[in-house]
Amino acid sequence: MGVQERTPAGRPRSFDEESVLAELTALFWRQGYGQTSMSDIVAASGVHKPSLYRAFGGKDELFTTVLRRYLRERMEMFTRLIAEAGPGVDGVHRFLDLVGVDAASERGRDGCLMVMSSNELRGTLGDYDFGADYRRQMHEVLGTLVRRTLPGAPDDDVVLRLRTDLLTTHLLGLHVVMRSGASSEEIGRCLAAMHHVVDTW
Amino acid sequence: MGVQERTPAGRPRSFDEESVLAELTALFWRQGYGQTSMSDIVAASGVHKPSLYRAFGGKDELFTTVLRRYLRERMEMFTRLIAEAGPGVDGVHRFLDLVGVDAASERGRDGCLMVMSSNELRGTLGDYDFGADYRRQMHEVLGTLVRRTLPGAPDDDVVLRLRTDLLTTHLLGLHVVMRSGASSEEIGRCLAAMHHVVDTW
DNA sequence: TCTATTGTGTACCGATCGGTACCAAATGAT
DNA sequence: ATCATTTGGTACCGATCGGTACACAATAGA
Repeated sequence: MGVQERTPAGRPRSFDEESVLAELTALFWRQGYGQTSMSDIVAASGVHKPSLYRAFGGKDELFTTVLRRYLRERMEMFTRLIAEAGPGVDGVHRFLDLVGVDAASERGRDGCLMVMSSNELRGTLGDYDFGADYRRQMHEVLGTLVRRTLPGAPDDDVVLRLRTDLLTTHLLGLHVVMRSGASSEEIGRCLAAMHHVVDTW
Repeated sequence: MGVQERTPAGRPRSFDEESVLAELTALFWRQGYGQTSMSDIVAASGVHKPSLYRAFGGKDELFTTVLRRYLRERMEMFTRLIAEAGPGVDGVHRFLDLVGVDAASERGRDGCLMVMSSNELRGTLGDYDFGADYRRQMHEVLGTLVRRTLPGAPDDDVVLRLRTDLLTTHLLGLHVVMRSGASSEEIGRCLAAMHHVVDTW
């Protein structure tokens, strides 16, 4: 039952799968799936093609792996931001401020890989419906934030659902704005608009 | 000064530019730029490659033409919806209902070509920054709708700007939802969330 | 009818695409 | 030392990509 792995037979890998996936996530995030060729992938990872195919399968399987990993990390990030933001309506304001910090970062200018891919590849990537997956998970995690704005209300309260739907859709729109070359000022205005709504909660 | 055009010399075109552009707009809208090959374009338009290149230039120039045409038509559509919706806060509610009708249509399920392209191709399509262009025009046209919810306010009223920013971002997010395979019920919930905010105006 | 001009359509181009065959290199097991 | 097994790296595959050369057809003007 030990976590100790037996050293596998054969020549050992000369690269770390996890760090290669991280590198390729950044690459796909910058360029999108269609604009990224296997040559780009080889250059960015430093791993030659046959090794990539052996380790990750074809381009689509590799990208699916990247997407799942990205989705997991992104949800962990939002969970972290929500925890950091704290409870109540003020927590939502703080959450929006934290989202603004992320949006202003270099990575933020690339928007969201799930939004990009959902727009570019709906239905063309095996049987993984990442569009639906992403919407569901975003709605769920944002629900935990919004729920704390009406502490007495039941979990299926209609106002809670409306607020969560609004915040989810707004964040999706913000990701579009973030990727389309918007200035910090424009991004700030998107967030200010949401702050203004949250003031009425 | 007549609009009557002289018949040009040489063999006449066997296709109508406008209807070909309409056909190709639908094609790019369904598949996106990267997932659409020149072979697809030839098949969808019924026009052979050299004629396409003669009439529209290369793939990127053709797509730019399609994009500009799409943007113009889309803004005309929104202008029409806004006129149909009528004045006041009720007008915004009616506008959202009309957007819902469009979202439920077959074309609606494809989202918005400008949002798709802005995500897929930022900066790679000549010098036309369609991301910024789209955001600016959407904001302007939605501004005419929102302005009528505060008849006494000056055009640069801060609340008007916040409401317009909110509605613009929300619509961008809705277009992402529309393309990602969302059900009519999910789309309806996005719109209900916005209705709920407009109720507080 | 003859020429200039423009569009059509076949057949093709080099480049790049995603993917792989093959062999040398490196390890564990015996 | 030898073998089985896995990876690294070169060199290559057929297919498809966007784009075009060229001959032929169709029109206007003379």
